[in-house]
Amino acid sequence: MTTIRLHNTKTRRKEDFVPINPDNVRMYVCGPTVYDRAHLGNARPVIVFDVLYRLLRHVYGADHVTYVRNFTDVDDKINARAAESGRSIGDITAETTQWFLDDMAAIGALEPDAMPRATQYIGQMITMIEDLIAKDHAYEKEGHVLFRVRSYAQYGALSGRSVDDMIAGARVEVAPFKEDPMDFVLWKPSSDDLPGWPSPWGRGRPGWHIECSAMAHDLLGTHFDIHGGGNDLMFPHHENEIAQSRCAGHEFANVWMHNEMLQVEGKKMSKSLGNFFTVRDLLDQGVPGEVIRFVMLSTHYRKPMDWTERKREEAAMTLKTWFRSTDGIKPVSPPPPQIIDALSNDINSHLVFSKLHELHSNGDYTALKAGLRLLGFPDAEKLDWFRGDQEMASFDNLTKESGALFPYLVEWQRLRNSRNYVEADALKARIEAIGIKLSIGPAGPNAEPTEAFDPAKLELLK
RNA sequence: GGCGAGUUGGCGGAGUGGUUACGCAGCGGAUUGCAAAUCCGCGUACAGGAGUUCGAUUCUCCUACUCGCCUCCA
Repeated sequence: MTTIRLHNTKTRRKEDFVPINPDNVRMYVCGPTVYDRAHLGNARPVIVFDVLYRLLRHVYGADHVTYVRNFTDVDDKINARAAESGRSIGDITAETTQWFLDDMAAIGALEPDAMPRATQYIGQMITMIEDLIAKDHAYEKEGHVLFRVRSYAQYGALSGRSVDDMIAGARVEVAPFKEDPMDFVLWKPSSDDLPGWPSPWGRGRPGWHIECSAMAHDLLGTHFDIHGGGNDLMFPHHENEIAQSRCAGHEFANVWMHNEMLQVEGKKMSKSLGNFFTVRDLLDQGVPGEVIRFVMLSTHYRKPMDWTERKREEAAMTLKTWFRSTDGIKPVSPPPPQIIDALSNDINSHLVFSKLHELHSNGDYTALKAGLRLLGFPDAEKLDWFRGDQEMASFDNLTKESGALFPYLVEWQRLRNSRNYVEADALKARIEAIGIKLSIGPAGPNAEPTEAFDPAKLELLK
């Protein structure tokens, strides 16, 4: 059996992945807070862990992997959004949850086996908080329940920090009811205008961290294999999850995986910098989901990835080449071993791409197609944008938009046939000026739109 | 200030204690009326300094720079 090697944040090294139970490999990934469209940065962990999910399913069998990704649908950002828009919280979370699923499907992500909503697990959270209080790891103060960080000796081990160091460098305002500045909220009181649930500590709502501990426990048990997310979650979110769960007596996750941040113009995409855009923005601009997926996977997940226009173009070019050569081809099964090996080496997706290039240049298109499938790329036959380009490129099968181009192509062909190359080339230059790439195929002229093509420009040919 | 990650050829980006990554761009060639597409060939890079070693881009230390976390964020 293939040995998968994964970088474990907990040990800071690459380790052989040994599942607790190969018949039920379990993975939990922190999902989005649903209050707005997913920005491009949200897509990175989704794609990275989707590829890992696909690899695990390949190695252990599709029925032997359980992947859980939550939706955080109780959060102060959502409350704020509701207050400013006048819409109900339920409306906002329902809508943005569906947006998220639509957008992630567009970039080729499989849906996890379970997608729990925090609001459906309030009871489990309360039970867990009560247990932590009973075990003296948490305390109630002024309607809040706080986790006592000092009661977990290994607090900070994941992110390589010590409580004392953090207090020394802390820039956080310390709430007066905290025993220790680093203590964090498990439960907080809600005023009447905020969502709240009855609890032993009064009407209130959970803090952010407890939901993942409670849901992972409920759906995956006290001990599971992989916990993933963006590396900005390492501290404090994951650190707090570990503290809570361990103190509740759960073994929790064996392997911790963190993807690096996405950058735009060399800077992290973040709300405070205002340099973020959504997956939907790109899709609406006509960037195919496959291209977004390709760009994401062209950089190893543990390195920062810069989203650039040039990468987008190169990705589209490479994918077109590969789709062209795998169009109508039957893929081999199983996928070629060099692809599995590269992927098994801590999800070295970039190395996979170089192997795919190799398969392509060797003319091994059946293996290339199998590799593309394993990475979660659709078959060329199913891709509308690729099909559209191909059809438009065919002289015999011009689409509505390019129909207006037809007479010019006929004219070009006529000039060429009469060896009137001076005029033929002049016409060609005019056609190419509006973003159409002309070429000659076995059946006659081919016209393929480039990125610069806009149907409105057809007017310019007259 | 505390902690962490990184610095590879024009660009992107893997990897390795000793032999050409790969892709894009570029150059040369085949093919083509010219092109496009396709195919063939060409590039000898690893921030700076010191050390370990027979040998370091790969290990250790130092310096410089970049980025991230410590605050909402994946």
